[in-house]
Amino acid sequence: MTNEHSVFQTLKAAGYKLTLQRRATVEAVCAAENPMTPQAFHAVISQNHPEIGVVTVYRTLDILKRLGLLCQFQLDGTAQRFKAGSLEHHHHLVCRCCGEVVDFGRCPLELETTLEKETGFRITDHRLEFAGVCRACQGKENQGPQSFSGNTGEPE
Amino acid sequence: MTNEHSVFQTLKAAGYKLTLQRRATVEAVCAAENPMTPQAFHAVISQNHPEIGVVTVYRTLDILKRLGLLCQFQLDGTAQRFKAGSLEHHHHLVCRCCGEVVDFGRCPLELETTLEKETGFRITDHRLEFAGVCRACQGKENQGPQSFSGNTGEPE
DNA sequence: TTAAATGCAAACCATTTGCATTCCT
DNA sequence: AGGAATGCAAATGGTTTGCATTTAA
Repeated sequence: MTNEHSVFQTLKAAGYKLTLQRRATVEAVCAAENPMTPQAFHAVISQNHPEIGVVTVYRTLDILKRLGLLCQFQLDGTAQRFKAGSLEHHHHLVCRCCGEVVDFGRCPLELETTLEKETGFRITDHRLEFAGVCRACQGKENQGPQSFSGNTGEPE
Repeated sequence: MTNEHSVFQTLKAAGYKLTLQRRATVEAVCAAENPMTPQAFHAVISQNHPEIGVVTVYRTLDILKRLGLLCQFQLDGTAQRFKAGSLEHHHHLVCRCCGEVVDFGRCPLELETTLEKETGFRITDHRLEFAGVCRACQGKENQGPQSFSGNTGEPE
């Protein structure tokens, strides 16, 4: 749970107006434990503010994203999901079952340097994600919302 | 460039019929250097086989994916892209500018084990992707098709 | 006051599905 | 022959855009 106020300030500082709908969206984003889709945020927001439209939520999320205040997730095929948090922190453990996301700080940056040398790429970004089943979900699999890909491969 | 014949055999072995359209799709996939969208594959295929519909390409790609013959990419927001190759090999360097993908084999698996211990997750999958600008594209940035996310953050 | 922000409806784009027709084996 | 595969058109679902109206600063 990120603190809303710093987000408000960043928004303000960047020249954005602090409207009711933006406040509501920021609140929802900061309150969310797991990454959620824009639609899902809208659903939450609608509970208190039925007047706010999805479009505005999309637009606000887009702003937050541009400001680097959101982590963006997109596992295969599924709609994009957002979670409050800095872009610099790209390392996550995603539960295939409930969508829970655990962050972890360590990352193999030396590899990055090595790769730059070997490939000539100028590396600007990376993403390291582990997917699996979190402790709570172990045993109750098979209803999960997302997967990295993976299926039987048999003709049906 | 993966060899088509092994793919044909896998398809056959799995009980799928080897139709013209599947051959054409497999050919296109194997010939592609970089990951491409289903639509892009269809465009290529259409050059020689205008009768083949996008839907069939989608369906074939889906089969190949299920059989673990494709790597799937999805950078923020963009349409999914596929490239021939095994699923077990999830490590890529993606150029934001031209979409070139370089594979690399090493991956920090020890981290996986550590994380399992610390978090209680049962980890089944991971993805490690670096993004940047490849040697060829350095200097001609700013037209690129994909990005991990990242923009100015200024109101326009 | 006034540019920025909103909401609605419509547009878009990628992907999926229903169904009648065609095709491998 | 007969189930599998195709193609079309239509449905879907997420996301974006145009535009007239409202609002924060």
